Amino acid sequence: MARILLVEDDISMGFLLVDFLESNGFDVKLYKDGKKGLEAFRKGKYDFCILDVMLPGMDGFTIAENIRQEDKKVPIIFLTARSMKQDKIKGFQLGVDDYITKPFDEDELLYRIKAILNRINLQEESSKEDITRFTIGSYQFDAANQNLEGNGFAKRLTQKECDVLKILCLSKNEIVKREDILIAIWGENDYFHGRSLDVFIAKLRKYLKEDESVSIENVPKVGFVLNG
Amino acid sequence: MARILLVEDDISMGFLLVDFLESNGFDVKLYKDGKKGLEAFRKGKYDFCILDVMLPGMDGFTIAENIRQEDKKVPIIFLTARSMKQDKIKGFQLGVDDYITKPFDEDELLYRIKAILNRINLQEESSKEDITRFTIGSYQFDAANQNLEGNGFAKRLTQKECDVLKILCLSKNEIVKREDILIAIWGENDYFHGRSLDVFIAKLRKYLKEDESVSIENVPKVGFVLNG
DNA sequence: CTTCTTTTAACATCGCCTTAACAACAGATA
DNA sequence: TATCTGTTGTTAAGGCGATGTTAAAAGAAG
Repeated sequence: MARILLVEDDISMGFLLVDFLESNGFDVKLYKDGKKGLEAFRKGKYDFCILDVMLPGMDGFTIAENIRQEDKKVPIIFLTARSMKQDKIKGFQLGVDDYITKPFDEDELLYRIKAILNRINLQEESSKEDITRFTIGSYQFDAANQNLEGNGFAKRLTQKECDVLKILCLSKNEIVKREDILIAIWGENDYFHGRSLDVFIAKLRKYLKEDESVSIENVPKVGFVLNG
Repeated sequence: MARILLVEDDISMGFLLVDFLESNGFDVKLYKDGKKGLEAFRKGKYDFCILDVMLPGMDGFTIAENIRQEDKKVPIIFLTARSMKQDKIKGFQLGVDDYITKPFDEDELLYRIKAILNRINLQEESSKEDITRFTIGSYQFDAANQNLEGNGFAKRLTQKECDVLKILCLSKNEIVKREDILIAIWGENDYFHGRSLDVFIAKLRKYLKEDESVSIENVPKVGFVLNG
């Protein structure tokens, strides 16, 4: 679970927050002093920081500044009794992600934390590239460019040809069910789409016939296997 | 620059925001009606959404729900006169990124937008933006000077001709999706902009026909490839 | 106004996908 | 074995949406 660094000098507020966040599945470390908080950040690995602005030792702005110097990404939320505009602007300029004025609603804080963490997770997910290049016997298949090339031979596939071949490639040497292909590409499994699929299989077989070690095998009433 | 979809029925508030955001370098589209706003989102590609909660036609929650169905990532901020806790929680559950109650401070809104965009942009790279000179077969294309020259031949390209050719050059020998070109140049993907693109492709083909090793290949229903 | 660029319109053309038609095949039944 | 039946293999035709192309209208800049 996500580790949160909380720096807050008000003891009752601090424990309240720790309780609340821990009961929501976060792993929270509480520090009451600015310098100690920053020190802890440098030593440990935190996914999230919640900083009070008014602190003994070192104020929230300074902590944020220091944190940003070594970590440009870790989300930071400020807690403040003040709702002064200048304070908020200063915070955002330091790369703070959100700003919450006391007294605040715990649930709202929770949702704001979740909103920011979600954004990070989505970002990481989308940076995973999907596989687009496959080797099929002596062929090279580039799904992104809809391009199939063998020795001397090169063919630009149509979108549907490409879709079908990609699905087969993703489960090479394994059975892919007719139904799964139909649902994935056409969104429905009926007689006519089934016949369309058969037409595309025939086309792909033609393209792939140069290398006789490659074949698209039919498993009657079940589906197809790309062997190679 | 970042494109913002703003849905706000209060006319004066709407224009105020548009003015303010545009003067801060954003490209803002304003819709006063919920349904129209959602429709616009589906057609164009937006980097950011700012939705009023109370709207005629379709309320902000419903818009957000629909937007989240097709785009899990685009940041959404709610504007609301109400500061009801239940409303806020509902919003965050829909995957909203922030929640701002009216009357709000424009600068604070701006910094909140920037905070969220910063988080997204941290991982993005913009290395391709600066390239301006390309070799296309026996042609030389200088995007900065909108100049295309072949043997003996030299042609000053118009802005849009240049934009289209540049995008194709940046992914030479690779498929560039129609949609991507339309979004990059026109900001939205609809029928008429699509036909405009086809017109520009025809023009570019004419300019490039001197070297027959160069071609702009159509990949039906997907996009184009600059071969050379 | 003129001049240049972009969009819209109109019509021609292309080619992908579906559908149809028939052949081949496998499995079931007797 | 032969026959029946449903599935798949294969090719071809046609519809229809997408694209190619040119010209006219609209827009922008001076």
